[in-house]
Amino acid sequence: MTTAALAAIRPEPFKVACSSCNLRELCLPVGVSNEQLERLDQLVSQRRPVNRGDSLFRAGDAFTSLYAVRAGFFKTCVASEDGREQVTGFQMAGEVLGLDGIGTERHTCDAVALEDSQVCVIPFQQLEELTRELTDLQRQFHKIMSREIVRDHGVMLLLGSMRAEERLAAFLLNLTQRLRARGFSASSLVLRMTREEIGSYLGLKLETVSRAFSKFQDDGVLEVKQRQITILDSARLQELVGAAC
Amino acid sequence: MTTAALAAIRPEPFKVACSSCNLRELCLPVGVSNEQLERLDQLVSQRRPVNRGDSLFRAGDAFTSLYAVRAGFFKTCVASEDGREQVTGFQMAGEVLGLDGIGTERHTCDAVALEDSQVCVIPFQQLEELTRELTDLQRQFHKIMSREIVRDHGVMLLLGSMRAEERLAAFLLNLTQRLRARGFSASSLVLRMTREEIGSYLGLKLETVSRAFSKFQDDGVLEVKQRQITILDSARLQELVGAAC
DNA sequence: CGCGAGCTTGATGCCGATCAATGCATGTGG
DNA sequence: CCACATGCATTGATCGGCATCAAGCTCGCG
Repeated sequence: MTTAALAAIRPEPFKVACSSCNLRELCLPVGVSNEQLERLDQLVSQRRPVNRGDSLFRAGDAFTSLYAVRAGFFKTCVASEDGREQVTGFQMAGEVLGLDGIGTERHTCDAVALEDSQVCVIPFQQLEELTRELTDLQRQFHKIMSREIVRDHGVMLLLGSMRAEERLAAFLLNLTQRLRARGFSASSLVLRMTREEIGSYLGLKLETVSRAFSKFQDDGVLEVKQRQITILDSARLQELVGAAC
Repeated sequence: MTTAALAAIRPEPFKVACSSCNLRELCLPVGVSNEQLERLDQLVSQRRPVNRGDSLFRAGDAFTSLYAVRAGFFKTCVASEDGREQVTGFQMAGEVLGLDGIGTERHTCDAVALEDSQVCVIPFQQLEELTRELTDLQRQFHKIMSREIVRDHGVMLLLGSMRAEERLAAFLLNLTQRLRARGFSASSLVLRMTREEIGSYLGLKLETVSRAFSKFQDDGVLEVKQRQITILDSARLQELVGAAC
C-alpha cells in the first residue's frame, strides 16, 4: 500500500496547512487565492499546543512570531509595575495573537490559554517577506491589525462611558457574535473565563459581574448556571447596550 | 535669475518632502534610507490644512488615505449609537491618523483638529504598493500599527484599574514624554484640549479632572493656570502612576 | 463692557468597591 | 466512599470615590 493511500485512510489528524484549514475564512488566509495559499502553507509549518493555564508568550519575551489560534481559547493581559492586571482581550479560533510585539520586537502582554489549545506559528519575518509578494495576504494582514485597533477603541468606549450591566451585555453580545461566525449557537454559550477575568476585562470587580449576571437572570434576559449561559431575550440585551459594539 | 536661485532665496514655505521634513525621525520615514526616501516623497505629495474645530475625517467616511500630522494637534473620538462619545487619542506632529479605516475601508472614528493644523496625505493603496518594495518602510509601517495597539492596551489598563488622580498623572506624563521627543520642555506644557476632552479620554467627568488638577496644585506637584501646566515635582507624578505607561 | 465658553468649587447622592459569609462543584487522600 | 480542601460563584452589608447638580469665577473677544 502506498503512503498516499495510507494517508487517505488515516490522515494526519491536524495537517498543518492553511489551505485545508476550516478556519481559513476567518484567519490570515481570507481573500488569498488557492495557488497563493500554498506559499502560506510553507510558512506556517509548525503547530504548538498550549495547555490550560500555560502562557504562549509573556511580556518581555523576544518577539519572533505571530500565532493563529487553531483551537482553544486565550486571554491576553497587561500588568502595571505595581502589579495591577488588566485583561485586554479574549481570543478564539481563527484570531491572531502577538501583534503587540511588532513595535518593540518584544511582547508587551501575556497570552494565557484558558483551555487546552493549539496555535499555528507564523514566523513574522517570513510573513513580512511573503506579504511583499502576495498583495491579498498583505491586505488581509493590514486589515487584521486595523481591526484590532478598532476593537480596542470599542473597549475604550465601554470602559470609559458604560455602566456595569451595559458592559456585561456588550461583552456577551460580542462573544456570541464571534461564536456565531464560527458556526456555534447564538443563544447558548459556555464561558471559558472566570468572573474575575471578565471583571478585569470590563473594568469591574468579580462581585459586580456576578451581581449583573444575577440581575439579568432575575429579569429573564439570561439563564445562568455557573459558566453555562443561555440568552433568553437577545433583543433586551441589545437595548441594554446603547453602544456601537 | 534661475528658478533654482529663486527657490534658494524664497524656498517653498512648506515643501512637501519627507526627505527634508524635520519630523522624519518620528514619522513614517524612520529607518528608511535617503535614496528610498525619494520614493516616499513622490507618494506623499499633498498637504492639507485643517482649521481648529474642523474634522479631517468622520466615522463612516470612505477610507482612502492615512494622514501624518505635520503641524498642530488632533483628537480622535468614537461615538456609540446612543450618542455617548469617547476620545480615543490625541495626536501631535509626526503621528499617524486613519489606521482605523484599513479594516473596513471606512473610517470608524472622527479626527478633529484642536488647533489650526496641517497633515500630509498618504494615499493608502500606493503606500501598500511601496511597502512591497521598500522593506524598511514596510517594517516601520507595521511598527506604527503595532504601537498603536500597545498604546490602546495601556489606555485600557488606565481605564480599567486606575483612579482619577492616577489617570491624570499618567496622561500628563505621557504628554510630556511625547513633547520631549519633539524637543519641547519636559516640565512645561500648554494643553490643547478642554477639561471635558481630557475627561472623555480618561473616563472621567470634567469636574473630576478639574479637581484632580487643583489637588495636584495644592500638593505642589503642578502649577496650573488654565491650560498652562508646569510640572514642579516630576518624581511625585511618577509615583502616583504605578502603571507601565 | 458684557457676553459666553470653559473652568473651579461646593453639596449631595449613587454606583460599584470592599469586606465578609455562605454556597457549590471538583478533586484528593485517608 | 466519605471527609475535607480548594477554587470559584453568589449574596448581603457597608463604604467611598466619582458623578451629578448647582453656583460662581476667569478670560478672551465681539
